[in-house]
Amino acid sequence: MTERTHLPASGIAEKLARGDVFSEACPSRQILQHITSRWGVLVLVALSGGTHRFAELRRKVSGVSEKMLAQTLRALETDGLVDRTAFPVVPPHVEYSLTPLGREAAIRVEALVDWIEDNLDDLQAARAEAEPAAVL
Amino acid sequence: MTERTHLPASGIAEKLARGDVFSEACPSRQILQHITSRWGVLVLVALSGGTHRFAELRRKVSGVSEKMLAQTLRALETDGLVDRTAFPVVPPHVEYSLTPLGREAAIRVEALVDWIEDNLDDLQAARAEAEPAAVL
DNA sequence: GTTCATACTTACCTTTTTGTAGGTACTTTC
DNA sequence: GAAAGTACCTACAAAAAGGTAAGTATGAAC
Repeated sequence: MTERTHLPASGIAEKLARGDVFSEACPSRQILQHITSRWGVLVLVALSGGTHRFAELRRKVSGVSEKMLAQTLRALETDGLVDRTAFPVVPPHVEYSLTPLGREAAIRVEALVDWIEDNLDDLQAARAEAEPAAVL
Repeated sequence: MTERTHLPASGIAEKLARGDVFSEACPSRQILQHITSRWGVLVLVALSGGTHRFAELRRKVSGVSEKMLAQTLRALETDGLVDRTAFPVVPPHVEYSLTPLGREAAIRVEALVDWIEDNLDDLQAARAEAEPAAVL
């Protein structure tokens, strides 16, 4: 009954510990949610195209508000995926980029996004058909 | 100023149309959100392990309520990613599986999830460090 | 004939997320 | 000296997501 989530028992186990998103209590769930959040995905993809300033990101990720962009960036920074570099000048100049860990994550996220973009037509066609189903 | 989102102009363009998640109006945004939704990710990964019944999914995806599981499955079915097969028996018997399109999507989602699970320790370590940063 | 089981749906309520509008600090431009 | 520009933060309000508990249908088991 006792499910292992991410509780290293001792010694070697600590180094081999692996997350399990199916477990509610596993911290991987939270990281997954940050990465797959509405704006998190788009920010990661945008940053995988290179360093961006705050205002640049806002323009690129159409529809995001300042508040949500700031919040998303902070979450990704806290997870160690995004690097924030502030230059002490006026007006303020801040650059955002991916950390090595962030680049790894972004590769996977981009693969998904690219697939969706490439298969949009199929996806939309499937949606049109899928509606009047239900055998029972 | 006029950004192309997913508005096929004519002829060949229709076949070459490609989504752009950075555009607010592009329908790829919605599909992306279904796939990367809190429970959508987990359902796709679960189903990539094979056909499941409703109750099986509920048990596997710990923490999901009946309502959300049903809602998530319906959204994925509508997008043409999940296939629902209902057998007209009593008590009801319904099987969920991935469509070919769903399998493609699930591969990408799983890649991300696996990466997170594999690198949980690094991610958590990075989080611990990333807090007292800020150069300015 | 009451209970049980499955796969849901629905109503109602709470929590979380997101948006809006305004403010801040400081310097350069007009 | 008023306005503009950057990168935010904060309070408030609205919208969306999520949870809980109950109900539905049907036939088989008791």
